[in-house]
This record gives sequence, structure tokens and C-alpha cells, in this order.
Amino acid sequence: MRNATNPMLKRLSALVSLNDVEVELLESLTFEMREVTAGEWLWHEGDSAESLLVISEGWGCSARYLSDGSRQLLATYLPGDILGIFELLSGIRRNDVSMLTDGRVCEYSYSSIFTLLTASNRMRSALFVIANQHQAMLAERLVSVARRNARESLAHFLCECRERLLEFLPDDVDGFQLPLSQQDLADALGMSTVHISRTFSALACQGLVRRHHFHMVILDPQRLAEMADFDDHYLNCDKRILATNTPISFSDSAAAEWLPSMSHESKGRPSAEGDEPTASS
Amino acid sequence: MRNATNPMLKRLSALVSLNDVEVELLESLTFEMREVTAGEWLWHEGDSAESLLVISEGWGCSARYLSDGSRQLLATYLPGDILGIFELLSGIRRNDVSMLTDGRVCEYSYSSIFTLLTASNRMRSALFVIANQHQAMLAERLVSVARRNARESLAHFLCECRERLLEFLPDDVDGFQLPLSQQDLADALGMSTVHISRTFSALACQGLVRRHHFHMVILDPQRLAEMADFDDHYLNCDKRILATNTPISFSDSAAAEWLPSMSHESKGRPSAEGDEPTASS
DNA sequence: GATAAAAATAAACCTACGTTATCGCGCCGT
DNA sequence: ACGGCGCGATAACGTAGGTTTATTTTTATC
Repeated sequence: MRNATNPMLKRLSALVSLNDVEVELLESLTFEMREVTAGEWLWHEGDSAESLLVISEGWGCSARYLSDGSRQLLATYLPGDILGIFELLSGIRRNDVSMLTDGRVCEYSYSSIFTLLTASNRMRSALFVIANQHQAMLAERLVSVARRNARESLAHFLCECRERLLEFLPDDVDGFQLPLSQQDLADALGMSTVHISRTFSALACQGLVRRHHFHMVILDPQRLAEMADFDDHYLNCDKRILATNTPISFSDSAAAEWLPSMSHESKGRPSAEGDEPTASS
Repeated sequence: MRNATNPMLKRLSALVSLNDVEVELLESLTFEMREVTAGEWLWHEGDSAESLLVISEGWGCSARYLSDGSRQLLATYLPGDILGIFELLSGIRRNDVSMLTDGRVCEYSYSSIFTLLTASNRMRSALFVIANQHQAMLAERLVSVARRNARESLAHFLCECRERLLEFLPDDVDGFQLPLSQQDLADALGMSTVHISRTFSALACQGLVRRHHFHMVILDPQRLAEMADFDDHYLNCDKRILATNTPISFSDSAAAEWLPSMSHESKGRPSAEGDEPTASS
């Protein structure tokens, strides 16, 4: 794999196979790397949105705060995650986003992102896929909160975290850092901190997980996934589509500008297209 | 307002002010109108996605079905709603979608939609805004299920329905058809049917709503919104952005192709741009 | 209009979770 | 070393909402 100090490049190249032109384009993007600390706000609802953020280190989250003072986590953001895609066109931040831990974020101005989107179908698709993933996670969270009991819900969350981290983790590791306090987990899963604690104990008793402070070990991923009714499909289906370059049958030339991987060049404008040698249609 | 038998035109022109070229383009789109009946599936998760659907009459919903047989409604679709935007680029349906009532849907092939997206910034933005709205509703539903009690939750849902319908309803009406059975509502709000029933009684006792079968009357919208902590912002903020044509400051020409309403023409390709005389930057 | 099927209500009972409170532990600054 | 503080664990208790069963109302079918 290529040198990837550029976080955006790192993330996108994990999602789609980029050609040299695309890599070059990504490497030429200017970004500002910034140190952030736990609890720091990345932005607030209503702020004007002019840049896209990639988390390079640390965890973040978006949340809604209610009038009674409680909050509901809407999403967690892991290293490699890209934030602010949804606001690209509206120009206004939709939720509060803050860091759960110390870390490092990279800021890309929307104008450079627009260049990217215009130049490459695959990268446009990749950003869509990321946005889709977050929508899918949100839906799955709703299912958890609405339909699963505490143990299933927590188990599901742990499975999800593991699956999301797997991509960036060495294969042999069976544990990972889960830098969420029980308060954070409670806010994410719609439970009380006390019950999070209880539920962790229960899962530990069943020999499913082991936890020491922020370090999680999933002892029996299979059984945990079973009890949570966890299916990684919602996290990976779009990824697979991009990976296999599944072409969708369209004759219209307009489609070529939008679809992930049509093999013909788009009509004469600056373009970074070109396909890897994969199963073609 | 213009003749709008074309449901897509009707919806988009309610969202953004379209110019004549755009209207013409929309009117030239071919679509297939289809009668559908309550309970009919529009598509299933995993189906290949090749078209966008506009609900012209009736209500629909998307849902996740769990292994224990229960289901969770993820979204409701009202007349005018556009379905399948998210699948534009992935080409695969992500959730099961079915009709809650008899109705009528219009199908637009993705290829014609791609034409639309390529031709007009504003329509591209409009579709994004609609996708954003659904994401926002999903988030708000999560908040409801996770943080609000039954009365607040139901009240919030009713407020949301009212707000969404308001656009298409005569102003003077204080009642509307809410064609969801208590089972449907329970599936949407993560509660049991009996508790939906109880909660309706409670709301009725407090003089907040009146309900006769599928006909809802919100007796005191203000008080209902208060108790639900309902703020229509999440439904309307993007709409307002489009309406006021707020320009976002970008010097890059690539941005002009993406943003809702930059006033300059995009570079020489077929374009349906042109702006209404509004407050300029 | 008679009948069956579906939806809504109601009452009784139960449990998964919230709430409150207490205690122990590791971390920090003085 | 000390006390303060945030975090997590455990226990006792209360309750919102689930479950079950039965009765009534509404709708659909003929």
C-alpha cells in the first residue's frame, strides 16, 4: 500500500482502488492538521460549513442536546472517518460535534473537495458511500434503542465498533481501545450509566467480553454477534460494491458522470478517471 | 403556481424556485405512474436500484425486520416524498419499503435523474436537501425513542406529521388523515400497541388531540409542540437555505457546479441554470 | 344487513430499566 | 501524604411501559 500520511487518501484508498491520477490529486490537496483535546467542539449546529474534516487520531461524536440537559449521541467518529459530507451542499452544520478524546483532525476546504468531486467519479462515489454508511449506522442505532434490550443493544454497539476498527487494526489483535466513558455509552444507547455498568457485568459473566478501563476484549465475537443480531452487511455492502466495481447498466452518457466506475472517459473535461483491471462488463 | 401533474415537478418546485428551463426539463422527464395497494412492497433490501420513486398518493414506509419477527419503521413517506435518492450511486436498495395505504407512485429511471442532476445545480441541491431531511428525521426519531417518554414521543411524531403535511394542506384545516394503525405507530416509535392506545387517551384527556379512526385533529399545536420539545428547524432549515438562495463564498469554479445557486453559468456544458431575482451576495 | 376479521380499548400483572445512594478506586494538585 | 474529584461498581427501590387476556368497536366481505 502507498504512503498515506494524507488521511483522506488513506481513507479513500481503503474504500476504492484509486489510480495514479487520483492519488496524485489527493496528495495535492492542501489540508490543515490540527491538535484537538477531549471535549473540544469541532462545530455547533447552525455554524456555517466550509470545510470537511477527517479524523486522523482520536474519537469524536455528534450529538443532540435536549432542553432537559440530556444528550443523545447520534454518531461516533473513529480515526479515518470523514465528517461534514452532508453539509457540503447546505453549507450549514446540522449537529454539534465534539471530540471524545484528544486527537488530531485534518481540515479540507470545501472548495478543494469540490474539485475532487468534479474530477473523479470514484471519489464522488466514495464520499457518498461514507455518507450512506453513517445513515445506515443511524438506522441501526434506532433499531437497537427501539427494539433490543440492554444487553443486545450494548453487544451490537461493541460489534459495530469492532467491525469499524477491524479495517485499521492488525488482524491478530482481539482487543481494542474503546475510549467512551459509561456516560458516553449511555448517551449513545439511550440508557442510564448504571445500567450500562450492570450490562457490562452481565456480558462479562457470560464470558463474552472483558474490559479494563478503556480496553475492550471481545472474547467471543461470534456469540456476541449472535445475541445482538448483528450483521455487518449495513457497514460493508456499499464498500463491496465499490470494491467489485459493479457496473450498473445505463446507456445514458449522463450516468457515466455519476456512477462509480463506468469505464468510458467523461466527455472531455478535466478528469482523473481510468480503471483498475477488474472484472469488466 | 404552475400546472403540476408531474409529481417530481410539484415537489421540487415547492422546494426551490425553478426557472423555465428547469421546469421544461422536469416536464420532459418520462415516468411511469403505477397504482399500489396497502401492504404492497415497493422494493426489498438488496434489490437492484434503477429508479427513483415519487409518492403521488398514499403513505409508505421503510422498515427493518428483526429476526424475532418484530419490525422497526425507519421512515414514513407522504405524498410528494421522493424515495431512493440514497441508492442513486450504490445501485442497491438498502431497506424494505412498502405502502401503508393504497396509493399511486411515479417511477423515474435513474438515467433520467442523472440527466437532471447534471443539468441543474438547483435540482441537484434539492435532491440533496430531501435526502438530508430524511437523515434529520431519522436522527430526531432516535432522540424520541431514546430520550422521550411515550407521550412526548407520540406528540413529537404528530407534530412532525403535521409539519410535513402543512406544505400540501390548506391552511385552515386543523385536522388531517394519519393513515397509520396503532400497530404501525408502535413500530415507528418503539412502543407496544396497547401503550400507543393508552398514550392517545392521555393526550386526548389533556385536550391536546382528538382522533377518530385515521382522522387526527391537533387541538392545541402549540402546547403539543411544547410538551414534545418539537422544533421544526430540522425539517425546514435546508428548505430555507434553498429558498433564500444563500450563496456560499467560494472562488473556485468547481464550486459553481455544486452549489445551489451561484449566479454564473457553468462552463459551456448543457445547463439549465439561471437565477430568480433575489437578494444577491 | 349478517358475519367475519381487524383494530382499538381496558384491566391485571410483571419486568426491565431508571433513580438514588453508597462505596472503592485511580488521578491530580498542593 | 492528603483530600478532592471523576469514574465505575453494587445494592435497594420505584416506575414506565411491556405482556397477556378479554371485551368492544370498526371495517371489510358477502
